[in-house]
Parts: sequence; structure tokens; C-alpha cells
Amino acid sequence: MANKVKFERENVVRVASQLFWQKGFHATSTRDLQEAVNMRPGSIYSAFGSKEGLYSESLKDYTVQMKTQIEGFLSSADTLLGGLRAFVENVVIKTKDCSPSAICMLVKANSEFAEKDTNLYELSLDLTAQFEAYLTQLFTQAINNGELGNTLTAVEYARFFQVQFTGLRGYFNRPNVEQFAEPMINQMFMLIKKL
Amino acid sequence: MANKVKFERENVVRVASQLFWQKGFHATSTRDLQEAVNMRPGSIYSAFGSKEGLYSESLKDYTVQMKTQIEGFLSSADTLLGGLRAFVENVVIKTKDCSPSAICMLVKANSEFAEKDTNLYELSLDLTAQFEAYLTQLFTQAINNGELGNTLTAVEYARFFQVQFTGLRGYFNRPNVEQFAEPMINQMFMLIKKL
DNA sequence: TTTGATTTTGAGCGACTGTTCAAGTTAAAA
DNA sequence: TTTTAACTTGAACAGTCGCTCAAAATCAAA
Repeated sequence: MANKVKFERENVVRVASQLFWQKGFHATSTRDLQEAVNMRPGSIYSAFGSKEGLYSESLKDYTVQMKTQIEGFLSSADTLLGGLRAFVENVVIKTKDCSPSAICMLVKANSEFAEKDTNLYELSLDLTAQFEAYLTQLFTQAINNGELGNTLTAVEYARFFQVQFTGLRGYFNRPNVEQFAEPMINQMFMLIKKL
Repeated sequence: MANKVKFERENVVRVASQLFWQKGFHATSTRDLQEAVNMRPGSIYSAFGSKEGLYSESLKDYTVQMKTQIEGFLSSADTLLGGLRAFVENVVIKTKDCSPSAICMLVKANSEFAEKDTNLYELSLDLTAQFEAYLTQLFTQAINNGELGNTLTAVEYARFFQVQFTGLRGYFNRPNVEQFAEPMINQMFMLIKKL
């Protein structure tokens, strides 16, 4: 019966995600998106409902991608902290120049949607909370491992990590600071272990 | 000869600054601004040239205000670190509900203007660098005071402060985390002293 | 009081926004 | 091969955007 869709939803979302991540929601026009994903407005709207719908799916995909990336680094690292460290280094240093922004797309979203009662603001809160819960799981493991003491609870470690990571990524969202990245990441993980 | 301006430039910039800080540059329309500052488009454009011009002046004013605030806390504190701590507490805890955003307007700007060759992006870089230089001055004093050791240089302390402060403000830009603010600020200043 | 430089006003311009939908295209089912 | 439901296309809509400028209002100087 009938026709088949001609686009691959995953690819479209990923491309849209990059554009939204780079320019933000408001500064990205639907015509920018049409060109980037090579679809006409009718197709986009029948697939995603609205610009907001596409952004929503893009942001969700972003967090899935981020978790997948972390899982990757964890599985090829000896320790949990080692894996997290490789992830941080990858984000802050190695992919700096090919990434749409040094700043986490979730943080950008949380910063952009200041009006407290919008769908996208609530979505960004939800996904952020989910990510904190995910980090808390990881740090629970690290405590049980003996990689970390228990002067802090797992969720406190997770909060500390988020603050450090967000702060670092914000700091490195500017030119000519590359040489400080490695020492500051060293410092970050030294602090986590010494807490 | 002729007419006098009827608005107070300082007040207009301050009001515009609050609106831009809350909603961001792209999500703030010139009509929003007209209503907020109670001026007709012609007056705004003859005074500030463009939306970008008004934003530019607003962002500059924001950083002046921030430095003024720090100076205030420093002058009524026994130690330099005590003053900085009072400033951080004021921003993260006390003025949380009356501030347009928990996130620093400079950080929001740096996040919003990702396209590297725009005036506003460069302005945000400039002002951020100026602020780091200002913090470096303060930490130089703190080292000379003996409040801090010299395991880190002044500019390294300044970078650490920026990362912590930015990270904290990002973290507290969400509801239901108030109870963690004080312990996390304690942790931040404990770390600065122990570095 | 008159003059005239300066400021304020607001209707409105052209461009752009997110979105719609009738017409055209496609390919599985009959 | 014909039918038909699903998908794609892109012109176009109504609304908003940043901004302009001729006309009205203002007030110090003459």
C-alpha cells in the first residue's frame, strides 16, 4: 500500500541536531533546516509536526548519543574514572574543532529556554535530571569498586562532576585556551579522587 | 537650542539589559524592548543605532554592574576570599529569585553567539577576557596577602574560580536544588584554599 | 513671542518567520 | 495494468521581524 518514506529519520535528526546545537533554537530558521536535511517543509512537518517537534527529537537524540559515547569510553578503559576522563578529554580537547560548540547542547538549551513554562524548557530539565541520574549510577559503581571513597555520596559526586564538566566546557568555548585544557582536566580528576 | 532627551540612558540600558539577560538576544524582539523601556522605535534607533547596539551597551553595562557588586562585597569583608564568597552566595542564593537568570549574562552571550565572526561574539570574548583579568588582579592581591599560597599562579586561581562559578550557576539554573547551594559553595571555597 | 535645531512619534516598509495544503509523484496491492 | 493510499513538493499565507522617516512636538536661544 502506497509509498515509502525517502529519508532516514536518524540521519535527519542527527543533522538537525548539529545545526540546533551550533546556532540555538531561535537562531535556526526552518529554511536553514530544510537546506541542511534536504527536505521540503511539507515532509518535515508531516514527520515532526513543528520546528519545536524536530528540536525536541534532536535534543533527545543528543543525550542518547552522549550516553552512548560515555559507554564506549567506559568499555575500553580499565577503570570507571579512567573512562570518564577519556570522555572528558575527547569532548574538551579532541573533538573541539569538529563539534558545533564546546558547550553541551543540554546546557545551551537550559540557558536559552528561560521562560519557565515552555515545553522545551521542561524537556531540557527532564533530560538533565536523567543525565544526573545516569552519572549517579556510574559513581555508585565507582564507590562500590573502591575507585572512590565514600566521603561523598554518589549523587554528590555526580553533581560535582556536572559542575566541573559544565564549567570546563564553558571556559573552553573560546579561542586560544587549548594549552590549559589538559592541566585543568588533570586538576578536575585529582579533585574528584581527593574529595 | 532645541529639545532635550526625555529618557535617562542609564535606566533604559539597565531595563534592556534585564530583558536581554532573561530572554537572550534572538528571542527578544524590538517590540518587547519598546514596551520595556517605554520608547518608540525612532527614539531607540536614534539613541542606540540598532538592536545590536542596544544589546552591546547592555552587555557592557552588565559587566560594569557585576564588578561594582564585587567591589561592594570586597569593601565590607575582612578578607578578599570572604568578599568573593559573599558575592557568590549573593548571586547563587540570595538574588536567585529576583534575577533574570541564574546564568551569567556573559556566559549566555558566549553560548548564544556561536558564529565566530560576529560583533557580539567578539564583544562577549572581550568582556570575558577583561573579567578574567580583573579576577587575576584580585587573586594576585590574595596571594600577596597570604590568604592563598602560591602553588597556583593568580591567573590559574582566576581560571579555577571562573570554571567553578560558571559551573555552579549553570547547575542552579533549575528548580528544587536550593538546599545544595550552600554546601557546594563551601566546597568551592574549601577547594580554592586547599589547591 | 518667534525662531529653529533637536527629539519624539508611530504608521508602515520590505524581508523573513513558522506553517499549510492542493497538486504532483511514487510504489505496493488488486 | 490499474488502482489507491502514502509521501513529496513548493507556492503561498498570515504574522512578526528589525528598522525608517516624514510629520508633530518640544524647548533653549534670539
